[in-house]
Amino acid sequence: MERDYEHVALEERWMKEWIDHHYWAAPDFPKGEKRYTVTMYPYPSGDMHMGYVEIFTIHDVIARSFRMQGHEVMNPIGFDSFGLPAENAAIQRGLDPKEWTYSNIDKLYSSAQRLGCSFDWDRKIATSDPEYYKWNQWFFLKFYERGLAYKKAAAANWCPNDKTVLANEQVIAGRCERCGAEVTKRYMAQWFFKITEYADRLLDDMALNEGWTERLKTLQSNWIGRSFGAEVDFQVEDGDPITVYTTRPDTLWGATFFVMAPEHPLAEELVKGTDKEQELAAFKDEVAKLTEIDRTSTERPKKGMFLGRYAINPVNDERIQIWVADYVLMDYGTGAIMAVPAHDQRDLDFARQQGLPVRVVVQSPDKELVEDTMTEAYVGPGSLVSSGRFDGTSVETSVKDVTDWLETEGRGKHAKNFRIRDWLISRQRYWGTPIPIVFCDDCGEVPVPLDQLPLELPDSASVDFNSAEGESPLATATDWVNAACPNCGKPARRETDTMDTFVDSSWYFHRYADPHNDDAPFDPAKSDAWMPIDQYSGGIEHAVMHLIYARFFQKVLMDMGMAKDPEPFPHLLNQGLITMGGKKMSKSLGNIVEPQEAFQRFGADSLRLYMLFSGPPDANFDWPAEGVDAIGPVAYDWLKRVWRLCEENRDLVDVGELHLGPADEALRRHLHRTIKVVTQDYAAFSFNTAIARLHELVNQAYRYKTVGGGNPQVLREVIETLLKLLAPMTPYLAEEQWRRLGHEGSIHFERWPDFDPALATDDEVTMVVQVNGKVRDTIKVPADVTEERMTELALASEKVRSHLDGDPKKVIVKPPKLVSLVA
RNA sequence: GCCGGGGUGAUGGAAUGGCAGACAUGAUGGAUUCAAAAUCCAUUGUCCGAAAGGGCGUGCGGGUUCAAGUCCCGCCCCCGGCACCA
Repeated sequence: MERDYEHVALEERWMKEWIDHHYWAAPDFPKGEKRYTVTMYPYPSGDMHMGYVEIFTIHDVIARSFRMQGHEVMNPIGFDSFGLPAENAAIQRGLDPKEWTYSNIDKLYSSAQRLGCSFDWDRKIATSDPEYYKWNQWFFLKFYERGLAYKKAAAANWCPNDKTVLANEQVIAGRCERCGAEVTKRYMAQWFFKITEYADRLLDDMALNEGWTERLKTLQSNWIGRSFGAEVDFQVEDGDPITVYTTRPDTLWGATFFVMAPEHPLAEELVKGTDKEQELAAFKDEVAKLTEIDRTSTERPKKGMFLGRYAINPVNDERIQIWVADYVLMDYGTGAIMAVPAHDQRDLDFARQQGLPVRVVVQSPDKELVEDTMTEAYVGPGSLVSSGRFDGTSVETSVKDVTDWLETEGRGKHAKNFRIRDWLISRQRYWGTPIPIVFCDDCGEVPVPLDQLPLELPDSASVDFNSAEGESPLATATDWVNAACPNCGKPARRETDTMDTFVDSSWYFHRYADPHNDDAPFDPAKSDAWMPIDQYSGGIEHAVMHLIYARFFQKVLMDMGMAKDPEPFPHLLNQGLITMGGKKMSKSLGNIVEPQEAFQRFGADSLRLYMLFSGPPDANFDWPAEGVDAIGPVAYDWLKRVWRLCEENRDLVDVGELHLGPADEALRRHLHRTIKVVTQDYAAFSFNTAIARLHELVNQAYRYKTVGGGNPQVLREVIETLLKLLAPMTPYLAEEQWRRLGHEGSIHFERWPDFDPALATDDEVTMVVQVNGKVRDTIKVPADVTEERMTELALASEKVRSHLDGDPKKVIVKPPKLVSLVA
């Protein structure tokens, strides 16, 4: 009995079956070969959008194909449910952040289910559950014990719009990563995690991540920003020594002045009691007023002032002026530099502007450098001049040699520096994990004892979300803030800042292995059974934030004996971005394609297939202007064609004896070749070409009858195999047709089809004959043709002969496909 | 400026140094239909040619090779990251 492709009814039916019977539940300890697949858990900002559809679809296809290929798969999902949007909904619309968050979570779970995602619904987590964030607090206390969590008063990035501080990673080109507001600096006491202590390991262990793209490795390397050089001590005339960091110790003899960051505490000390004291104070004010964008702009002319004091260059005892200038940053290196204008563009610009001396100490082999007129600093190779005992040595060797010499003289040492800063985790927000610290007048900073966790958030009704500038809304929950000191019992105050939500996401993939544990964040035995993540997928926007924090956590877990792998996700897939008209889809721009509409009109299978066929998973995709309609001709119409193929041929009766004619042979050969290449395509995540091959298979199956075919056994083999190859991409249609073929079990637990190597190889191939690199003829030859026979056939071709003048000068034969002749 | 990725028909996109444009959409013509939809067939890089056939063609300019979208050198443009990091 033939039936129409009623996509909505059948998809909803199978969705229910899969969920009700826990199809995708993973055991705590895998028996066979495991595959732990994780997609970066989403933030519950509303209902599902196309970005999630793409990420979930690609990820789901991978998980499903692993399952069919005989692996034991754990494919969990959860929510990164703390964060600013929930709190903003509270401020702007008076909603309870908790209610807002959890209603979004419900919507997203049902949309993900509707999309056909094969997540393990029994392992769901939400980071805003006290059962989860309890362990954020536990980790904080463990970090604190290990000296990896500390509080420090420091100039922090302040977003005036979100009214909270930001980690360096959350400042993009001087603007807030979330809202785009210009970031300013604010001097505040904040909690930090000591990620810098792990900087070397974070950089070096990247080599273990064999499944990472160059792009991602570069992004992280840039971020960590390790450089090697030397620390050199300069004596202040009538004062103490100051250390500078330089990557070019070989240019020490060209240091003609000395510069400190305006905020450098020593600057103030050096002018104390002199007539420069006022001037410096004014200068510092001026610099402080600049936003991050202005301060770091290379366009803006540099500003500086001479402090009236001198330093002694340790290599030649020269007396050089000490300046402060805004181009020297307090938080890199030592906050002070030796200025070598001849060989550093910034120093040269400043020297020319202030009329400071320039001295060439590396002479270019190509063009003589002239100190008085040069406008571009020379940073290339060359040999040292005016550098005392090092005159004539090359830059290449002298960086090391000079530093070695400084060390023996006791004036400096080898050193390295990082761009990465410690991770600022304090946020002046309500909807996050409370930091478990109490401040007591007598005992000072006291950690909340482990047995008092979780330290739960107060009810949002007791919080005033319009708290004072720079203060967490939690500070307004008086009953909550006032607590007894865990140490002495006297009245004390709780820390009111909450943690950056990147803390939550730094270890959630361990929790999945043991999501209901009340005694520990997770049982390492369970986590070890699944870790590391075999396939991690998510957006490239997390390249430096989440991915670096989680790697840091992993290393600390390892040091704590809670994890065995140095790297948590050696294989990572970054899906491309979905845009429309070149812009991110957004309601305000009106360039949105609603998944719900696609489910109704074409079905989840069509939507999935459309996304997969649009290009490689890691490529960006600009959705066509026609919106949802685009799915129709490309995906839905073809699925109807598949559906019809199944329906029209299902009831054919098996004629018994297998007798194969040429049409049958041809179709079977095509089928087995398809299995072979599609399997390869799946392994390479090349789903768009896999679909193309399945298009061809379906075309051949339709053509089959018109070329004398019709063997029911062959057709059944083709259809069943087609459904299996399609099952990870369009799980609903595959399941429906599989069952309609009379199978009791689910297609999703079927074994991936094997191909017959004899059938998957062509017995006849097309040989190409080139003359002087141009194709002049194509000839069908047996696959096992000899080189001699190929040459013979090529030279016998009239088309070939007409382009040859006599015998060819040279013959190149690549069996079985190519003969190349040179006339 | 430095680092990474990319530039192929009308469109999305295929091509271990070996027939560029697989597959699909769109378009054009045809079959079917009272008509439409759906379906099926054919054509579809470009130029010359009635055809057979031939020339040109993967951002630009060179090179290596029997053979280059692919490798090398020099550019241009687009996307992403980092950037007064000493």
